[in-house]
Amino acid sequence: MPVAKPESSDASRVIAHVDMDCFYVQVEQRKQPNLRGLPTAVVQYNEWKGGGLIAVSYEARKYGVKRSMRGEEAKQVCPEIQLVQVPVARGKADLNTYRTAGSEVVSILARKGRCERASIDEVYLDLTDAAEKMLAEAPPENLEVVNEETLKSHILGLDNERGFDAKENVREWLCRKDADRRDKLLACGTLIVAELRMQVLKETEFTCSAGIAHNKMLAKLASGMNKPAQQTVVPFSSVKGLLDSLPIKKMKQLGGKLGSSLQSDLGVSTVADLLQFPEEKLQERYGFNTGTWLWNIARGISGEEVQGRLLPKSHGSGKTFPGPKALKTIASVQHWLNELCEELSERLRSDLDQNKRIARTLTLHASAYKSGVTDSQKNFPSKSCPLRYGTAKMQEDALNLFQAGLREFCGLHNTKPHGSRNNGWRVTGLSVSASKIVEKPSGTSSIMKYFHGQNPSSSLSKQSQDEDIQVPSASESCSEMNLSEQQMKFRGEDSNTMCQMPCLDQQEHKQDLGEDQNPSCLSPTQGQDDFQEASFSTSGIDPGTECCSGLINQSEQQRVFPQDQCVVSSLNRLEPKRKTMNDKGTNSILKFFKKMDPASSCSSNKEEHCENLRDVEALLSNPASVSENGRCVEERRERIAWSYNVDEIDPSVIKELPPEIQEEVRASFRPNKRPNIVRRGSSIAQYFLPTRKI
DNA sequence: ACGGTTGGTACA
DNA sequence: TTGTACCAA
Repeated sequence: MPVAKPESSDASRVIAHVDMDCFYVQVEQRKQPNLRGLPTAVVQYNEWKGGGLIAVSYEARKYGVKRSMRGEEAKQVCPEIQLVQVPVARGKADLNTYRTAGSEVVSILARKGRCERASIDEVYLDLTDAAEKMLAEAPPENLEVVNEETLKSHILGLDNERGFDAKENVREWLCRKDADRRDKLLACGTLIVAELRMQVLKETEFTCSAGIAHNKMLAKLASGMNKPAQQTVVPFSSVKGLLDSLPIKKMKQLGGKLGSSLQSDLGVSTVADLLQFPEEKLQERYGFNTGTWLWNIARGISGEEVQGRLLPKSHGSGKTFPGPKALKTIASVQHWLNELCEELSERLRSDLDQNKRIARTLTLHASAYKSGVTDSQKNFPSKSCPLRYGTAKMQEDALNLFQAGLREFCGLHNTKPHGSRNNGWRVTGLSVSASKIVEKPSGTSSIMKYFHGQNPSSSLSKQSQDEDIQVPSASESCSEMNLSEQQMKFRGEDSNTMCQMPCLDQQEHKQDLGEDQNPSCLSPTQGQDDFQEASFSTSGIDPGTECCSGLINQSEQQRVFPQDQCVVSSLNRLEPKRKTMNDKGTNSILKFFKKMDPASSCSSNKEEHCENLRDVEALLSNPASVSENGRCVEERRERIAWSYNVDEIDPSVIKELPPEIQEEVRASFRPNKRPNIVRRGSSIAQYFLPTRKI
């Protein structure tokens, strides 16, 4: 096993997590500035009990309004609440405005270091290099003035009781000459993040909160501690104090079943409780990787890298059909699949145009139940096939995938699917997604064309042909941009040809689609009621505060962190004196915010602001340019800044990078996850167990 | 038979 | 590789 390099330990890194405050609300408030400062919520579809809340402003939260309340409920609790509806397109929630707004933010946050888009409104930043550079060239200790926003930071473990002047304490902490180098690096990170957040505010009008720490887990934890529009720092020496009293369920990835299991099976209710368990025990119970991961996070260790990915890895479009809205006919399913595919296709087209990326797999997920059969809800299998570009093709493929799934589903319940009249199945959810997104190949030639025409797309259509050909040439439509190289190379290549094989038998539906070039033109005879009922049902999304990395991938080899480096040992003298500070009214960011508010009459600023606003809205108002503009910004940033993806980068390219960046690539620091082949309790497992004793 | 939609990851 | 399960918000 590789021995860890000390430099690569967590404590030498500067990681930030940035979290937009009730993002969807902010987006809507920017669009309607009169809503600023008012209790506001974004509601998804409105027909049933006022719709479901997916984002709630902090003003509204004071009244007890919560996400996942219905609109009517919210009105009861807070009669003056302003409810803004999510835009609807094709009978479902359309989140593109939020995606675009998210891209705006990412493009700013990626300026100072490697940036990972963790969700529509959250990013991680690796500011190690920038912090080191600052420390070397312009360390905080030399600063005469520290900007207000930075002084507003919350430093965990900093004793603010003594001196009354919290800001002065922060300033002292930031500028300490005799501070630990790790703290100095964090101090630099604190300055950088404050600056970035102010830039975000200035350029987008959005506030965000941030956490600055030595790894992703701690940064994420910290970013949620002081909201909105504030930032929180976790010095190395405060880690234990932070984690000790922390309920286990607050940890990312432990909010679900694993966390519950820890609680009920091991009696672990706080992170500190987890410390008693030897790694072996945890591995025994939860598997090698998860066990190691748990052991580490209990000690504040998480070697997860910031991924350097500014774009999503998949696109999806889905909708649920709850209760009486459940779909009962193939025709209604087809209708909705057509809608979903249309949206997905549009987004894929944008991704292709703006980012030159191609998705290779189409997956259909459905949920269904069979009337009379309990617990059949979950058994509808998901199906995937090679993704063919072109709306009509995706619609055709999606329907085929659905039919294949339906056959299995019905088989599972001893029924024959048969055509459109169904025997009891009800579809309560549909979603199509596109994954395995790769950059458009640059070196390929047009050999592919050779295979063109082999496509058994007997089921016609001008459309399919158009779309086929469009794939390569569509990139022309990308506005500005300097993509020429790749673009040129790709021209003439037909990415579709690789994906042309029919995924599933289409015997039953060829006909349907044959003359139906209008996707939503469903035979009006059947299923009509279905989508009438359903056509205005809810859908939408969460403003999300974050999401992203999946379970347990963070697992990390303990050897990377020799025990004497573990926070548990270095911090065990520290009292848990975590404090929450809410001087929210005095935030410099909030002040800035206030100035912009049309309600508060600050004219010069206001005008400048409105101008800004108009620009943005001008962009947004042209649907065709919406994503394009947003994405182009992103694209530009992507070239300029730091957004390489370590995993996907060509190894030969790495050598071209500056040494300090190369070091980022440090393959040697990849957490040593091991494939989970070995069964629990296997003696072979013992062989691999770490030698650490507890 | 309402928390929805989107997106991520791990594992068999 | 595909499909399932889980997680976050």
